Amino acid sequence: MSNDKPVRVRFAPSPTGYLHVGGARTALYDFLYAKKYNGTFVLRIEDTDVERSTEEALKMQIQDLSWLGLKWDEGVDPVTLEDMGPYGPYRQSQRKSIYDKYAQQLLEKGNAYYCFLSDEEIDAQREQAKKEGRPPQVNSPYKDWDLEKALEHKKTSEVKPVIRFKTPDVKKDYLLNDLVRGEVRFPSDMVGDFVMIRSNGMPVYNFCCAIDDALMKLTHVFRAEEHLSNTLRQMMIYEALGFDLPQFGHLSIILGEDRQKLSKRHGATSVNEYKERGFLPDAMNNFLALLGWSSPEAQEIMSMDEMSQQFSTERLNSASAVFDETKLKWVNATHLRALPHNELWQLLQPYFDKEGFDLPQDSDWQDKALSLMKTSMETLKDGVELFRPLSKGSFSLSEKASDVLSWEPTKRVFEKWISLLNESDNIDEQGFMNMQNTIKKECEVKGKNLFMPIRVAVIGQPHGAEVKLLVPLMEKSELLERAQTALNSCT
RNA sequence: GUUCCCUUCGUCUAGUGGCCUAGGACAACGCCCUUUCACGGCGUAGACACGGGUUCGACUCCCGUAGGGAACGCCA
Repeated sequence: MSNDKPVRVRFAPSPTGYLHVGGARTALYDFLYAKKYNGTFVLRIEDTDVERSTEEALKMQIQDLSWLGLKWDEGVDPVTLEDMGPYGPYRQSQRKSIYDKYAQQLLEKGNAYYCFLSDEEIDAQREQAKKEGRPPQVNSPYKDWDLEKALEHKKTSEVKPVIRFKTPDVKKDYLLNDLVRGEVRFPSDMVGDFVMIRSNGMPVYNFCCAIDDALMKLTHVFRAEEHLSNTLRQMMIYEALGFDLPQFGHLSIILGEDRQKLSKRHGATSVNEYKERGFLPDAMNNFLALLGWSSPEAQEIMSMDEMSQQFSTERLNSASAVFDETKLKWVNATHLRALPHNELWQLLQPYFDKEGFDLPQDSDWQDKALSLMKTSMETLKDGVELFRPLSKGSFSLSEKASDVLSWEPTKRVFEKWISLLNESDNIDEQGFMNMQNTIKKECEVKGKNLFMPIRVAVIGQPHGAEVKLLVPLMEKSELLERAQTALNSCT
């Protein structure tokens, strides 16, 4: 048990694309756990697949992780991408000499061997095994060759060999004490001799993962459930090398609405997409945390600090969870509305700029406008359509207003509204109410025949925030211009 | 096919043998607030996959069945 050692956890993405929400949740749990126990969170890059790993993807992943606020203490520096910490390098592609050393050791001890099987031979073996109803494992004729003999053969062989790990001959059970699944027992013959080093000299996941986790002194390994069966291979490597096992915690998988593993066809699966759609990092974290973990206080809305304080592996759920975007939206809306208005405005600003909105810069105005609008805002992006009516010169009559424009009293209301506007100076809430009353009396309209037309003359559509609060936020000239446009469109 | 994992309201979950006529949250529905739309408040409906054990007692423990998932790669 490694309970007394200082906690060290890691997130180890392979930079082959955007950061997936599943990965984000794993990283979040790592982060929360490290924070709770004052431990170290390390970011290691698993880029041994040179074909698929790109620098671009690495930067994307780092950006997404940073956006979520999941700061790591050790690993690849988020800005310079240089190594940061005492156990580097932190990119597996740069640790080749380390893996070679251990591979050599295993080769000499007889725990590994050069295998000269060609792809065709391996395929044939698998076919055969399948036909006989056996697990499709390779059985290499080279497993008992002397190292010298293999080395000699290597010089002249046409196939470049891989190095395979030699699984134990005697059948036994490996017992894993998983933090989320409890006791898991693997029969040793569950796996065949697996490749440790590729023919191009690059190590393979199960080999370098085990070595790095041990060398980087990681105490806890949280990762997705799909790695559960890999753990047997890694345990064998730990055993052969005499390393101490860390504590493993295999997290359940996140599913889509159809209960299949979450993938592209379910819509957005990368945190970057959610960022662009106007979700807040803390809301994202909050929602993701709840997908497989629950607060002991049954709290639903939590800050990062609250989550890390309450976090524990005992409350991790072993069943897979469906990613429910509706709930995400609710979590986001709740976080959004709790934000101080100056902060919220800053987050909204880029969206407004992108649309070219002309909105007042004074903070008092912004504060009032936000109080009015944020109750119907679920994402930052919703702010766009909400604030569009408030932007100078962006008035247009919505399709939804056409009904109102055809009502009999509408034209009268518009005309009166315009004349009253002309007579007034700065209109405050009370001022507007007075105007409304005047219209009511003089035009002899009430109910929605009164309110809807005025709203249409102000924002171009019959539904939205309270007009009496909206009007004081707008300039008289703008209001006049709009009312005139509305009047001209009466049918 | 083999091995491993999983199974409580539509969804996320609470539940560690009696507190469970199964609790909460999102969604749905209804009412209230509101001369619109939201927010908010209150309420209604809705689940232990199935079958055997064990036990005085099972959502909870054991065994099967069914369903779902994962792994069996020179991907991670």
